Amino acid sequence: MATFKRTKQMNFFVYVDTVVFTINPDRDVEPEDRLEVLVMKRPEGKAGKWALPGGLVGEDEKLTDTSIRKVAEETGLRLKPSDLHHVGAYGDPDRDDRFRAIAIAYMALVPHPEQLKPTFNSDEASFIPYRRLRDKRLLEFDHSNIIYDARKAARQMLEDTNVALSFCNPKFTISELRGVYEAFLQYRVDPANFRRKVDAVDGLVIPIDELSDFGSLPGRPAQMYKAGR
Amino acid sequence: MATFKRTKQMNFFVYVDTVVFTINPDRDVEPEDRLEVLVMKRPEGKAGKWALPGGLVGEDEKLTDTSIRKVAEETGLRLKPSDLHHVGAYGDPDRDDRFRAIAIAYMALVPHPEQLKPTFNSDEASFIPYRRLRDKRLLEFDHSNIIYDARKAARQMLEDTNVALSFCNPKFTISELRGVYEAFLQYRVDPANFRRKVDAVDGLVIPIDELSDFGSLPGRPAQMYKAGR
DNA sequence: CGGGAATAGGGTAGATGTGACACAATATAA
DNA sequence: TTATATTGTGTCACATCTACCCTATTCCCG
Repeated sequence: MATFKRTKQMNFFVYVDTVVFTINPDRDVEPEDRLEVLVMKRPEGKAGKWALPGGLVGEDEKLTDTSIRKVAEETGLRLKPSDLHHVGAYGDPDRDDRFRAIAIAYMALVPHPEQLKPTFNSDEASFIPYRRLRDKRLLEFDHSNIIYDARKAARQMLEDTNVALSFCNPKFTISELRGVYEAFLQYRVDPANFRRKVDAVDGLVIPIDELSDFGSLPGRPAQMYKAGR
Repeated sequence: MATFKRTKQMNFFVYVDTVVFTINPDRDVEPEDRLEVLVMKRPEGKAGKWALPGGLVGEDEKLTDTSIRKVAEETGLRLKPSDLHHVGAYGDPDRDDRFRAIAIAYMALVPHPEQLKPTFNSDEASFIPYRRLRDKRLLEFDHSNIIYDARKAARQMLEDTNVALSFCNPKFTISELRGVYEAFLQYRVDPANFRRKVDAVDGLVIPIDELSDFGSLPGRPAQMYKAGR
């Protein structure tokens, strides 16, 4: 890459921000509160504000690599390139009052991790229910808009791809998968109809020789599946 | 906006490129060739290559304003902010071998203009059938990928919004609207079923007191409509 | 131990949507 | 006048969706 004379028009900071969604499988949690977003307090952040993991794009670094690197650095979570989906670009001149900042936003959908507990008052990275982040003032810059757009994009992808499976663990039940859809659609889905819909799609899920064991949960044990295709 | 110490990480050129789609209403043109893209020869471009209208983001300029400005400067077409839809961000380190270039891509769907005739050998801006741009080598940089992504995004929007209306003139017939869908879907749609589908959506189109007059076209004159909602 | 509640999984009948096609109305072109 | 092309309505078979129903299996509480 050749060096180049700098002009006024090069005066841009290019960031990548990442919206990591997960579904809390806890059955005590209301379906509307199951959808969670990975947010953190920036080291230099304003007091009491949350921010999406993200940072400046490195020299000779792909945008998706920046996303993976910053999420790992700031939250410990390791994403795969295939987890990332583009959300949008945010470049209004006044979105950051310190300098001109362009943000490229990606999103990722991951299974709910055991170690990263959602605690609203932590000063580390944590998963926070999407509903609690409605208030713009809780988030830095325009991160509230980014999260909103990411949710819209995720809901769209859920409808016409199999990304819902990326929220599930390697082994899962149809009910868990249904929970993913309910968390995003914000309404209950008929279990019987959902089941038929899923196994009408050929090769979407593959039954394995195992039944669910939820410990203290009532009800008939469920057939477990693994992801197909 | 404060001045800021420049670092290596600021060494980015931020471009906005715009994919303007239109549908050629000419009945002699095959439906597969009706979808056209606005491309131009860059003043400094490599010989024989087409490029999307676009350019560097100005200081204190919104990304969408850059899109509107560059399209107007380079092609004479005037877009409205509401015409623009985000497509993606392209920032691989090697996408431009001269320097690090980040491109934000937008798309717009416009009615077919009378003055901008599609001519494949012009050295001015012109609308070229999408099919003829399949060959990557005809386009600069990764503009071929951008156009492909824009088409995918447009097809998606067509399915679940009313953006198809933005391809039509203020007054249009159901057949014209059907032509838009056929151009994008690349297959014929039953006129009767399409009609019913359209006026099943309440308030999508509003009939006006006027009949079509296509001059030399045979067939019963069609009811004309205007866009609703 | 027994009954109620909760969950998994299958069945079904009515509503709704889709696709293919027939047909009448109205224009142009020969 | 006749052939042809296009708009617009009707219809019918078929697939899909949806709201229920049922049974099986488990946990929990008395």
